[in-house]
Amino acid sequence: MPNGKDLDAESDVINEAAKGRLQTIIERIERLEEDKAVIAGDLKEVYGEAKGEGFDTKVLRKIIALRKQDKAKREEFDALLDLYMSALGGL
Amino acid sequence: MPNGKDLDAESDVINEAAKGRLQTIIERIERLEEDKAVIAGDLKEVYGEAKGEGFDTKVLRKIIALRKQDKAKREEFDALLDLYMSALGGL
Amino acid sequence: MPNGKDLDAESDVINEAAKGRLQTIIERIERLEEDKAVIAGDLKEVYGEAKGEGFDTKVLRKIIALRKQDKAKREEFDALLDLYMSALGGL
Amino acid sequence: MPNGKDLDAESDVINEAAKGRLQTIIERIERLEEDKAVIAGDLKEVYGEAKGEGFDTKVLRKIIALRKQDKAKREEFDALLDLYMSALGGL
DNA sequence: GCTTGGGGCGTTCGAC
DNA sequence: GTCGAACGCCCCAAGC
Repeated sequence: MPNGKDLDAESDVINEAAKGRLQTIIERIERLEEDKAVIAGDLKEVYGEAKGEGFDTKVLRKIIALRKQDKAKREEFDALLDLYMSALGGL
Repeated sequence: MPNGKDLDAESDVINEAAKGRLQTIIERIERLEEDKAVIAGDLKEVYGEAKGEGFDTKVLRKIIALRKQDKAKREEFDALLDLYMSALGGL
Repeated sequence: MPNGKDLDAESDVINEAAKGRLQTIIERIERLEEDKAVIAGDLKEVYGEAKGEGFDTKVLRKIIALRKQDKAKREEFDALLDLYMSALGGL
Repeated sequence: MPNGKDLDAESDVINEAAKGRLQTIIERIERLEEDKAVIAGDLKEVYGEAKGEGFDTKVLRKIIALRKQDKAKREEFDALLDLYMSALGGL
């Protein structure tokens, strides 16, 4: 039983149950990947339209990134507040 | 034109319109990014479950990649087939 | 010539020049890794002292992270300004 | 004690001292982090150069890791040797 | 043992 | 179409 985790105590060949689970997992992943690809396509489209209207995509991406940072920073600040509170004795 | 230099020689209206377009674009992008994040979360979840059942995620990812390649190959072949067909008179 | 980039047109055995270069590269990397380890040790020491004085290291780390974010955000903002400028015609 | 709740029942002086200590600690950490970033940049540079000369960075990293292991093994052996020596009377 | 941060890797996007 | 750089994702290791 040379390689990989042992998914079946009896044999190296994957058992029927594991095979079914594997198929289900693969299908779920591929379905999600498809959805992801659609989103990616939409994004590309939006950026393409924007470019066609004269917007600089690089600037757009920077704005998005900056706004994302703002959001992350606000959330981290809240987390820090919580930390202070707990560090001060759990009150 | 209350303050600052006018960066548009024609009219503030154009700038206003551009501002509105920009807001719309940013919103569309951020909405799509949120959807994308949800999908990413779901994917993470599926891989997590699979791992919990003893599957090797690295292998799973490899399988997905291989199947994706296969699919691309098949589609390429089909496209080539269509091309030949149309070259032969659309039949 | 089964694997890897061809570093020598004549032979699979790495030539003398390449061997020398490799040694130099490895030495430079290992020297830098040593320096890095020293820094890491110093950091550990500082956090240790701080902890000994009653500071919560987790909070400290969070503060450091937040300040780092602030700095990154400021720098990105400046970069965005530059981008706007160049996007507006290179002026 | 101008505004807000007093989080220290003893004295504001302690808070002032702690504030100074905190600043010092933060500064020391940030200074070390900067040094660390410089080293990281240098490492990146070296790997970049190596790549430019046709070396496979992944292989290089593996070599570094292996040599690091070897070094650890040798040191472990030396330590064991010292232990034996001292057990034999310090000679 | 769990969780969080850092490093490495693959992918994607923009430039030429 | 190729190239290099930037981004996000994953894994691992250190801290608690």
